[in-house]
Amino acid sequence: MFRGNHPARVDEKGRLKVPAEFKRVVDEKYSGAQYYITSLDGKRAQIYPFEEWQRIEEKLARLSTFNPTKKKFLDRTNYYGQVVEMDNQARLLVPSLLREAAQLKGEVAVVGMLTYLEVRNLEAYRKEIEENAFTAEDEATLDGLGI
Amino acid sequence: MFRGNHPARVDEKGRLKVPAEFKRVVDEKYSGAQYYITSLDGKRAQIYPFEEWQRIEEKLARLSTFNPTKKKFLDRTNYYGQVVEMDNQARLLVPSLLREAAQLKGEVAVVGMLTYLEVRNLEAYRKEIEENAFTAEDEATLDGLGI
DNA sequence: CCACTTTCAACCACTTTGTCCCACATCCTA
DNA sequence: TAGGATGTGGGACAAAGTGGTTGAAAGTGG
Repeated sequence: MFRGNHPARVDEKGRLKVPAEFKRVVDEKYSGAQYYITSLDGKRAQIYPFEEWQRIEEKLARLSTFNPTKKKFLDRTNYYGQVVEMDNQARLLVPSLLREAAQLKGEVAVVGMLTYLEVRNLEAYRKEIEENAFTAEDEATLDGLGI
Repeated sequence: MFRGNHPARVDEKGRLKVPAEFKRVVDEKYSGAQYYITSLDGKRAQIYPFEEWQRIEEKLARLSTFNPTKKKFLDRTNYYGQVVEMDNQARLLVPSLLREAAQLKGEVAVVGMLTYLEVRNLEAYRKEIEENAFTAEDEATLDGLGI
C-alpha cells in the first residue's frame, strides 16, 4: 500500500523520479513495470500500477456505454491518460498535457493513496490544505462510517 | 488494447500519423493493415481495425433490415466511412468529408478506446474538458457504483 | 475510345523527438 | 568518514514524425 508524502522533482524533460519508498512497494506488490498515468480534475496526476487501472476498467465495463457519468469519466481520463514505463532510474514520463494542466515541474509531492499515487504541485497542495480545513461536519461523516 | 491520448497531426494532405504506441498495438494484435474510419456524431473520427469493424457488422446483420436504429446508424457511418490503408510511415488518409466535419487538421488527439481509436480536434477537446468539470455529484455517482 | 487532367498512393530523404544509458552528485547509515 | 543507496543531469543514437516528389491510376470531356 502506498502511504504518505514523499517530495520529488519533475525534471526539464518531464521525468518524475518515483521515490524509493514507493518504488519498493511497486517491486514487491506488482508484476509489470507499466503504469497508467492520468487525471480526473486536471489538477493532480494519478499514477496507477497497470493492474490497478485494469481493475477500474473492468468495473466501468459493467456500465452501459451511454451512462453519462462513465462517458464523462472516460473523456477526462482519456484526455490526460497515457500508459508509461519506468526507466532504470525509477523515473517515468509525465505526459505533457498533464504536466501543463497540473503545473508539474520542479518540486512536487508524490502522495500515496493506498492503491495508487498522486502527484501534486507543492504550492497548490499546501494552499489547499491551509484553506480547506477539516470541519466538524467532515468528522461527523467519518464517525458515521465508523472510522 | 488502445489506451490513453497521444497527440498527433493531420497534414495538408489530410494524412494522420498514427502514434507509434498505437501502431505497435496494431502490429501485434491485428493481422491486416486495413482500417475502417468513420464517425457517428461527425465531431470525432472513429478508427477501427478492420477486424473490429467486421465484428460490429456481424451484429448489425442479425438485426432486421427495418430496424430504424440500425438504418440510422448505417446512414451515418456510411456517410463518413471509408476503408483505408496505412502507408509505410504509419499514416492513413482521413476522408475529406470527415476532416471538415470534425475539424481534423493540424493538432489532433488520438485517443485509445480499447478496441478502436478516436481522433478529435485537440483544441475542441481541451475546451470540452475545461468547461465540463467532474463534479462532486459525479464522484458520488461513481462512489455509489463502487468505482 | 482516346487524350488530357487531376488525384492519390508510394517512396525517399530529412528533421525532430524521445529513450536509454552512463556518470556524477548527494544523502543517509553504519 | 566510508560506502551503499538514492537522486540528477545530460549526451548519443535509434525511433518517430514530417514534407515533398514522382509515377501510376482514376476521372473527365471531347
